[in-house]
Amino acid sequence: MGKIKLDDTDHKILNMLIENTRTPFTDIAKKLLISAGTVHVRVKKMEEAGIITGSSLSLDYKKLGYMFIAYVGIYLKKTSQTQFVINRIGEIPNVTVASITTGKYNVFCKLRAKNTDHAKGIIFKIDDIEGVQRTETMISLEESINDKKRLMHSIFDEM
Amino acid sequence: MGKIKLDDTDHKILNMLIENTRTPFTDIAKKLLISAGTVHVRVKKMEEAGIITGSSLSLDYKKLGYMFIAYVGIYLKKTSQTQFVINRIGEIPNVTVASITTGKYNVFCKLRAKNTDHAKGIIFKIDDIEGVQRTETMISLEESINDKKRLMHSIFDEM
DNA sequence: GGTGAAAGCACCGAGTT
DNA sequence: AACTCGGTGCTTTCACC
Repeated sequence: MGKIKLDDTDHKILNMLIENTRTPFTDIAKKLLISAGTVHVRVKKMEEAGIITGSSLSLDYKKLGYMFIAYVGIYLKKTSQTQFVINRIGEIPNVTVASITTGKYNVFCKLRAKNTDHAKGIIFKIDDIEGVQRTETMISLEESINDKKRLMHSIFDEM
Repeated sequence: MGKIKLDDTDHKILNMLIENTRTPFTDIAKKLLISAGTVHVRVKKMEEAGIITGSSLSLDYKKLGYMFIAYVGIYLKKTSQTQFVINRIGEIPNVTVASITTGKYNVFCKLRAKNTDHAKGIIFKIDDIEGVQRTETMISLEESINDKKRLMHSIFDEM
């Protein structure tokens, strides 16, 4: 987990792997005019440095019957209960992200559900957590995801 | 892109691939007591059915110098401008997700930035989009991500 | 830090049950 | 549908630059 300085070749490797984790190292090597062994060594280094933390599948949740996305803003009774509430929320598998925030809400989270009824049940679970004063739900009608690739390009441009 | 009915074996394959996209099919085959060829055929079917849409790297953005996460709630002047605003937001690479929502805000998005100054610039860009009336920013002090695996388990349990 | 070759595996399609 | 098997190609290591 030591420090590491990424160069342009590393950026290019990351950009290719972000688009498709299973891109063969031989393909990357050909494109970057280096050997497959070098690609392998560089990827391994980035894994060891903790920059690459893993890889995961992109799934179509709608096809799995999960049509519903909602954001829930949470007001707490006391901010000292934040960690407790975050832990309880973490136990609900349908909550995909939870953040401690400053601003309007104390805690903010996102959930996935099959339908409105299912979502209602999950939101009620959040409401029932000790320390939660009130929640505000925003239903996502449509989500557009700005792909990782563009973010990465901008990160590397600014480095 | 035809219909497909996933069975328990498919769920187990997905659960293993979600943890690590590069898990060799031979390993999956051993664990599930089926042949590697079968794993291959099933994964291919799920790809063709559009359930698996791709794969991507998990990165430590903090190590890349992006320490800052914020959520921005947007009020529009008229909802008829929603798509226009979503498109403009999509052009900002630092915005990682944007949603059209019902509830408190018309549009809701999440952004990644290097620091507060950098974030300020991005938020000002959003404020400047034609049709945006006002924004409310929530700074994420700490983000806990409920891993995909747990969500998937719950999806499969409920099927 | 990079290379290139070689050994070890994985992938994937064809043919079979 | 799932299996086996073989050709092809990918990964990974290592001696050398």
